[in-house]
Amino acid sequence: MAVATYHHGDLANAVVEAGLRRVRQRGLSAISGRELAGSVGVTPAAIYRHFADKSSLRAAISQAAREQLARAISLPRPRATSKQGAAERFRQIGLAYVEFALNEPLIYAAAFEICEPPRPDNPSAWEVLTEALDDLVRSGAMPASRRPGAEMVAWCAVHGVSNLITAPMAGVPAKQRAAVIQQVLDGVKRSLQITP
Amino acid sequence: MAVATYHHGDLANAVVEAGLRRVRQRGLSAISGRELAGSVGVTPAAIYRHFADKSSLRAAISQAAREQLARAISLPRPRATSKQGAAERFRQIGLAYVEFALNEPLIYAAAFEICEPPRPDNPSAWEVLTEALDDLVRSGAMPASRRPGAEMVAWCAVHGVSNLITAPMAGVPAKQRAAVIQQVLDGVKRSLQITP
DNA sequence: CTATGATGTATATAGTGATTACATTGCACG
DNA sequence: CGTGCAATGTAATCACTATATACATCATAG
Repeated sequence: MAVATYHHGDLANAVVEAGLRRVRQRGLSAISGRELAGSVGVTPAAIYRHFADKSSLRAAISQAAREQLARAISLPRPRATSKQGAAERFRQIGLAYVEFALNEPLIYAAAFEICEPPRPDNPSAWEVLTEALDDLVRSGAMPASRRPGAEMVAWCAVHGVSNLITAPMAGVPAKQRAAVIQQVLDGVKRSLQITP
Repeated sequence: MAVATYHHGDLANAVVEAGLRRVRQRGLSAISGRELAGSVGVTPAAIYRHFADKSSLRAAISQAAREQLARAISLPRPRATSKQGAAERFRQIGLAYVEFALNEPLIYAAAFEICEPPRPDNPSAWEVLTEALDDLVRSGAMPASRRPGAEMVAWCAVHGVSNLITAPMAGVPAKQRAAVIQQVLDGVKRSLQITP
């Protein structure tokens, strides 16, 4: 067992990870700096050597949540060249996105909860989607005329269904979820004229 | 000028309205019971005669935000019977939804921010959409085969684009916004096979 | 008119974010 | 090797918040 050292060594990361664990259970808005500090074995004030503000601590946790989401949707890595392969990978990305939202609703919510930082974020999730769409066009599964702005069309549909299914407002019974998801994904396919 | 009365008379509503004004400026997470009480001219503890919890106060404000959204999208009231009329009204509802999110981003966010209440909400916004879709089928602008689940397809797209455009993550330059919105709405039309 | 429940006040407690002054450490540089 | 200095952690403190309890005031039904 390591002896208790005065300096922690990697407080910033440790705090963010502990924060993610907390978010998974209670949500981003329930985070307390003191509690986080305690769970890492450090004094509350120590956090403020690494984060200027509580809001920037929350922003860092939100960023980490976005990275988890990006990792979840980029899991089926191999890029495809065939028509069916490209269409299939595109479908898998969409499904992985929705599944992540369903499995980790609080982390998914935290990823989009921060409205404070001024500079627009450029997450790697976007690149995953861009690659998949490029492959669709390159393999001939989607007409190039539909390519511009296709990221937004796809992301809006997937993000919308994830958000509404996750939110309490939706009121979608669990039994109908799969059908709704399927329908929205089919809508994207039809809208982008993807022919597998 | 009314004399200062010991009893306020309509504290619950007054607090929720003051809360909405605050949300419009700083967001739902920034509301403080004390400040709200002060702005209504009442003692902090008085609020808890009307709301069991702070979270239920927040839930009430979120509910009020949802009602504002529902009112905003149901403004173009006259239901249409002609093909073009039904298609046009459907388009206006979608545009009104996105415009509300753009004009009142913090109120829009507050409407979907509450994940606590267990019972699923059944907002009137859903009924507005249902009516518009029924009119589309009745007037022959949309095949009945596409009707089941059409609310979800439409709402997911519109909600998704609103959410992403409003969020900082999107990084969509203001210049491209209109094009993106148009594209998503066209996608819905194509997906539901609406022929104006 | 009056008693009784609804509503608001006064007061207190525990937990929060944040600041300040000080302690400890490890690392760059002589 | 020191050794001094910046980085990092601690201790103590402040103002503020949510919430609970006990008490004051009112409005109204009987």
